Amino acid sequence: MTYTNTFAIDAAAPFNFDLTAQIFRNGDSQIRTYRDGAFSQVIKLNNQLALVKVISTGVIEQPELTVELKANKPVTAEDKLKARETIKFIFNLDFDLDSFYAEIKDDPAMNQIAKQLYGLKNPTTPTVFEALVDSIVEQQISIKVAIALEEKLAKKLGDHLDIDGETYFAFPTPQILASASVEEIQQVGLSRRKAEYIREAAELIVAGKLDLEQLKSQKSSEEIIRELDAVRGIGVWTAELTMLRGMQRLDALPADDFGIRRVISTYYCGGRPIKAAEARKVAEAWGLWKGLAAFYLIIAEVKVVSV
DNA sequence: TACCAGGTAAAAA
DNA sequence: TTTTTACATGGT
Repeated sequence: MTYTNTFAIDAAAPFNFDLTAQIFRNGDSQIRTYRDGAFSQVIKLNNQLALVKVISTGVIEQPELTVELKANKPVTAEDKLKARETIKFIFNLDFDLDSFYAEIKDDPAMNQIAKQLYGLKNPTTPTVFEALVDSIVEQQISIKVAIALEEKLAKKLGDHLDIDGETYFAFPTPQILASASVEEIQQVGLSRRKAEYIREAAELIVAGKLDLEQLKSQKSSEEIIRELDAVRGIGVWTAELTMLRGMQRLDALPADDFGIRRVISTYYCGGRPIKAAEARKVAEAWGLWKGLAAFYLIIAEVKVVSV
């Protein structure tokens, strides 16, 4: 028996759903993907997993999403609320992009890029933990390789939901990864050291020594970086990437990042190699939205936006 | 084939 | 204290 619920969600305008969801277009259909105008992935409700399909039923200046929620057990009112909050978080629906656009209007290059990517929001992982693990996986290796490993990790260790004759996988919880062996985690293709980092972080969370959701909602960006940096396997780069992708801290700029330095240089420094300090200097023009601006540059580079 | 790609901790100097 | 090295995989 499959239980289906459908409901609409409003978003702060402007919001271009299609442009935003496109970064998921090559995603694994059993985990998270955007295909034929529909975003789909399994999310965790209060007491079960559910498959969500999200489509746009609005326009950029008056956005609206329609969500179809499918589960194998009855969906409670609290479940629906949880699904709504999770989807709002994934697409940062409450965030007002105009505050960012106002800040960067005196930066000609960023202003031009923002016009061409008008309505683009920064997708976020459903939990901070997922962003943290992804960021550890992404240390040193290319983003394509990292995504392949992340998908293998979900398929090997994540909980699954069988629905409509298909199997979908959720991202492994801290509980699962803390009780897995280093060897099991390593088997997806990670180095032994990274497998140790991931397992140790999961153990800290299960033991209550590291509370990522509390960091997200209650600490300053500086405090978050300091606390995460103290965990083995997590440096400033990993902390900043986690904040940007899992905590909606749009001020976090992973300036040590090779790709971010490269793309900042492409648009601001003539393409020559630059150091983190120089990247941070350029980013001063972006106020509280340094990380969001870097995200815009990365998407602009992919789409070959010239200024 | 070899080398590179969105780092970090530990060893070596 | 600063510099070098090991780590693992997939794309080119």
